[in-house]
Amino acid sequence: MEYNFSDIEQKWQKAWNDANAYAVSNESDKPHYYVLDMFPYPSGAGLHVGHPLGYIASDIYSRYKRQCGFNVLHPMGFDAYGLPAEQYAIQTGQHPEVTTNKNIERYISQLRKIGFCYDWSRSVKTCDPQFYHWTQWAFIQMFNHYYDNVAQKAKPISELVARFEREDPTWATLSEREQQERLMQYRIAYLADTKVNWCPELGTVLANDEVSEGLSVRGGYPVEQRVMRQWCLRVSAYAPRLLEGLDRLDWTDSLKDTQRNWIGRSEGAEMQFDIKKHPSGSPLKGESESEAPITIFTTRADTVFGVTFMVLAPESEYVGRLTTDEQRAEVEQYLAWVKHRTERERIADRKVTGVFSGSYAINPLTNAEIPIYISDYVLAGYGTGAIMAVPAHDSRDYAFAKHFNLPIIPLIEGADVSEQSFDAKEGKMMNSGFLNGLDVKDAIAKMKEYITNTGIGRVTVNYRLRDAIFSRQRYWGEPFPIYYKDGMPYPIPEDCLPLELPAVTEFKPTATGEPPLGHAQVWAWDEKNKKVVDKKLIDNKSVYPLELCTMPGFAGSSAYYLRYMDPHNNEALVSRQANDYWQQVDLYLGGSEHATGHLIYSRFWNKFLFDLGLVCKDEPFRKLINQGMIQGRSNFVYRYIGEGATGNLYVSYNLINNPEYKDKVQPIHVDVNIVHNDVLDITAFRNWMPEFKNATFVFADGTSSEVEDNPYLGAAMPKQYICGWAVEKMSKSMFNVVNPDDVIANYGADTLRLYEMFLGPLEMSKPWDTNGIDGVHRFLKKAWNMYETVTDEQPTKEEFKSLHKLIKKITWDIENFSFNTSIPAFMIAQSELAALKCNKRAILEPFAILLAPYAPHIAEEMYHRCHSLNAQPSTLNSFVIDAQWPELNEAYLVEDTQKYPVQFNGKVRFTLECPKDTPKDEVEKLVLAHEDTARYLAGNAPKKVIVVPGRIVNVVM
RNA sequence: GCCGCGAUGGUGGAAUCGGUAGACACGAAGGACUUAAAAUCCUUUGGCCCGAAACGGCUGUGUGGGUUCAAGUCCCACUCGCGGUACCA
Repeated sequence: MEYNFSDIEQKWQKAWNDANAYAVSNESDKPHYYVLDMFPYPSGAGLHVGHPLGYIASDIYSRYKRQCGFNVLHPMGFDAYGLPAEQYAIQTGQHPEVTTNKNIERYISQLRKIGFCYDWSRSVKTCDPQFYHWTQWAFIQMFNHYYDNVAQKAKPISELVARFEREDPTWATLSEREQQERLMQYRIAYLADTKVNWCPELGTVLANDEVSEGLSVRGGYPVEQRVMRQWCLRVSAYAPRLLEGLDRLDWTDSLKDTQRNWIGRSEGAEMQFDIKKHPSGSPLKGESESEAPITIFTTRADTVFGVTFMVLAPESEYVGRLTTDEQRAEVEQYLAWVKHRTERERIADRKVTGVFSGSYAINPLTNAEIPIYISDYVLAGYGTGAIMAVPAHDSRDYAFAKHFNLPIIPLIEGADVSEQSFDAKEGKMMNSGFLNGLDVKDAIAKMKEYITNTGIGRVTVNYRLRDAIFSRQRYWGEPFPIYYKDGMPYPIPEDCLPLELPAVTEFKPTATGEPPLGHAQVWAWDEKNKKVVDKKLIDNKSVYPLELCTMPGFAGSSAYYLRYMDPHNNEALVSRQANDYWQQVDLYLGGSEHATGHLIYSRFWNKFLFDLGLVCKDEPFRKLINQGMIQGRSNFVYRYIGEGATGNLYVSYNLINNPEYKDKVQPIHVDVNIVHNDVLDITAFRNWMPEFKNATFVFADGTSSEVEDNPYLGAAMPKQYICGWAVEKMSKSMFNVVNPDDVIANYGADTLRLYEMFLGPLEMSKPWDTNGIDGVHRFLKKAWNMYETVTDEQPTKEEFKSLHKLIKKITWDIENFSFNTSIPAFMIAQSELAALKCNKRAILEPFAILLAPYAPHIAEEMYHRCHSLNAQPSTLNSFVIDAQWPELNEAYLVEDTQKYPVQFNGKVRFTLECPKDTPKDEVEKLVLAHEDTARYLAGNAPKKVIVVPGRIVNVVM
């Protein structure tokens, strides 16, 4: 009976589809379970074998949970907005919607072939107006709410207005515009002039997590700093809750640590430094203003006695008023220089730069006059944008002090600061007045007490987490549901949503530098008629301009997991009922690259919706697992470049270190798809690219003749060319991309699924190496052969033992996400059962059920064969996915005898077999009486005999 | 620099609670079947040593120490690799 995987897989995929087997209902008596894969971006290249790794794992888990009696929600959709489609549109004029939909089609067809149990009727895509309706809606809610820092939750902006009306007599005197401006400082979605990462090549701003090392993550283009008016989300308000919420999540420690670092809580103190009154009268802007103290933030309050200068960030508002007339020209020159520097230059070039402001501050403890500098090593966005510099105990301050020849006062006993600073928070204080002799930790506490009591400062907490910049000067994203009246933003009414993305013919910025939506003709808001109208009608009386920016990539992916609970709801993002049933994502699988982007934003978004009482859980993802990356495994041919090289001779890998070829060959990437088990397909290679058409080879045997005479056959057999290999990123340019479609065509989806799991632990990254796939495929063939005839005979004890060993192992593995170890367990069970010639339904049916989560197609066919050899799907109305997970009966696993490995001084010498439950001292006697014991004791008396019941014996001499 | 993860045969990996290291698979070598090949099946396969043979000895989980009757597993110090992050005061 041949294992025809292609027929089997097509047959059952159709049957499942026809029967709607994977549709999930929100109404069920069963317990619920929600398994989610991270939203893929449908790239033009389609899926490669790395993508399905996590999907296969989550599919196995989903199927297992369903077989255990859960109602399992397991959806899939697409993060459809994004830069690549738009870049492609700019280059080709092809509308991004067209390419995006094409790519989605391709993804869906590839995913379907792998046999996932997704409920496709719940699929969503972010560029669908029915979907982004709720993205826009959430944005309006954020616009209409502020964060109450006392209550630690979002509240309606109307409550704030009411408070202003009640408590602030000036409120009523403000104009509408002034009132709006004031409210803008509180809204969770707000407009602000912020320093942004501007990417000129992409023509848009980017969030911090979209920039890496001064280059855009997508595309790798340079990024510079620019101040622009942008929509922002007040994520920072949620920093304490985002931090504290991590403690209750079942995520890996490494991921939680990454988020903790990104949120960056630091406890410290704000402290005020008085400004020295300038002797020459009034060189500063205004007498009283110039003398107002400046506030700094420090985590090292203990080091105040060692402050020898202060530094302001170039963007600090203190800069203007502290710059003296004498220094003004120099300061302005420095500020100009800082401003034109790109982020990349800043990272690449860490040399000390800065300028003296001309002013002095007074150290509140020593009363010393200390100069105030301006330097870009101090960041405007963190703390107060001003620092007290303690060169002896901060390496950055140290470098600055050395460069400008400023004094360095050591504060910790025994610290040598002649060559470098001593940054560690340990040791005993000195040169520090009343702190002398204290440990650093105690000194910090004492100093905090002192500054609180004297009123020169206060204890505070700072967070590194910044507000998210939410505007993109791009076309292919969600439009903001916002129009501008007198320069101030107003949301369009909620019942007018979705505000659909208008058609444009040009995807580049306009000639006047407006974002691409500037090209849209029908893009103005008619307030009276509540509709989008032609721009020509803008009169700023009843027709107003609409926002031209669109939302960033993370907008659509921040709440999509809620939408799957209730994907067709036209009244709400998710109904209360649906949300109460599913609650939250129980298991979330995806890559760790989303640690500081998506996983922060969606936690924020979810907490906001929670504050509004719209979702029942304040965290979206209860348990999260990161699957490892699948790296590429590249193959190489070795072009001969030594003497007499024709440029078309290739040396087999096993020969390249021979003297005649060593250092005379050049490795060239070769498409891994024309290499099998590191052996090159010569014909395919010659046809691969024109330059290889006339390739000649030195084969593995060291000769160049292409064939070997075959003594048995008139014909000749081809010889082998061995390729070298290396592990690299999977990418087109390395010719190491493997497409799951090809694997499925050659081996079937079940083999692909099994093999991806077989490669190694889910969380670890590993190269895709097809070399082992034959073994997994052979296992399926052998398993398949067991089902040729199925009988109703009673199984033997041994057969039951094999089965129940397998039940125990597979159940444990799935519960613990150890999918790689299940495959050998199946192989072992198969070979045991085959050796016993087992063809009994009582064994083979549970075997098929156990295999079903891993290899659903073949398992379905096996399951049906157990019922009738010729059963058709129509005659059997149940699928293996609904078959009850087999129950473990430990009784079958109990052995009559116990085997003890017997060690002498920790080395295993022989094995002792004795009846089960032999008492400890009896085992000891048996060991000492054993015929081999005397030999290993070699005349020594045993000092001690350790018997671990059921495990091992160790004789200590 | 800081944080996290990892290192086990020729290769991917297993050893789940400190208890027989190398399961399972690939590859390789040898054999059976075959006119031949493919497919399939069987045997061997960490290294070294002794031997006619053995259920013979030694050694062995990145390096160096330690704890323990017993360490791939726990502790300390280090090396290398991977990922993240970086003037965050």
